[in-house]
Amino acid sequence: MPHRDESVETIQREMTAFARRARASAARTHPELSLVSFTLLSHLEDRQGCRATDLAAHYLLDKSTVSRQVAALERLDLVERRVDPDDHRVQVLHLTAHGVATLAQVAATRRSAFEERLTGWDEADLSRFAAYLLRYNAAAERLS
Amino acid sequence: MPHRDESVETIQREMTAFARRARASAARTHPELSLVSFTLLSHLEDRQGCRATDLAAHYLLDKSTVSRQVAALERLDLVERRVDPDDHRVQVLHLTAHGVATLAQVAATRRSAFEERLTGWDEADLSRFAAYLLRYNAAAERLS
DNA sequence: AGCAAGAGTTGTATAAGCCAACTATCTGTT
DNA sequence: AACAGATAGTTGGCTTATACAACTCTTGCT
Repeated sequence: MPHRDESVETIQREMTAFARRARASAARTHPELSLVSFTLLSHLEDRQGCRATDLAAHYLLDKSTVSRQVAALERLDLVERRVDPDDHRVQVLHLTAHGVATLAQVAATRRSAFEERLTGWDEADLSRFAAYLLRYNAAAERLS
Repeated sequence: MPHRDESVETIQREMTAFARRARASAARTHPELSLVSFTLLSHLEDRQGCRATDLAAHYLLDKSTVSRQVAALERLDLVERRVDPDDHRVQVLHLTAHGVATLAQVAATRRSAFEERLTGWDEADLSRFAAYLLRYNAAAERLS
């Protein structure tokens, strides 16, 4: 059993390596939808619509970045804006039908890439790995 | 115990969330050394020197990108090049003394951020988590 | 009425990345 | 020995993602 520090070191290195590669491989497998766009669309689906400001806060992005990303997604007919009738400053963002379909398709491809990397893992290991990631990210979110 | 598909789904979602945040938070905590630069320097330390091509392959970067990154790191006196006497096409990259010191300092800050997120984990969980990440990344590398 | 705060957009600058074209070196085949 | 093809790295040109700052419009409070 490795010592605590070694494990922390490995976790740090491997998480970073993963982060480093994720964007590049996402760009390769899905030239039509960057990792950022994908996560924004996922968030919209998850929350059943939200404001640009919420996206910025959740992903630590500047609001101008989100504004431009959303504009691009709207141009691609993946997202639509609905002005909040109670507060005309606010635009609630929703997936379009096309957005839902595209997201589903990209998600499926991504899932199969993950599955490929996880072949040979038994169910117990998968569920423990998933649990560790959840635990880690929950702590990261709490501390950020 | 969750079903296999659920675990894969969770792993995908959580790894992606991590990747999405990593760059932003790295940029905030270490404006002096981007996540990319940091990982390149770490790799050099780890391997005790390597070629630009190896960096490109390992991180799925274009060789031109690595070339410019390395040039920048050299300008900052963090990295030096040594032409391979056996093959004059090759430049073996090494950390300079300043590079070693800078890396150590940034690594310490990063490590403490990771440790903060991993407080309360016992040693067995840490070492299992580390092993899972290694296994996952090895598969990702093999398949890319 | 007036003003501060919030939501979003736009101007500007920078960094990171890719592709393609190039040089220099090496290796294997004839 | 000579040439062809492969490999390492650099450079030019372009695109995209991002941040920061300045702006508009709306809202809510005094």
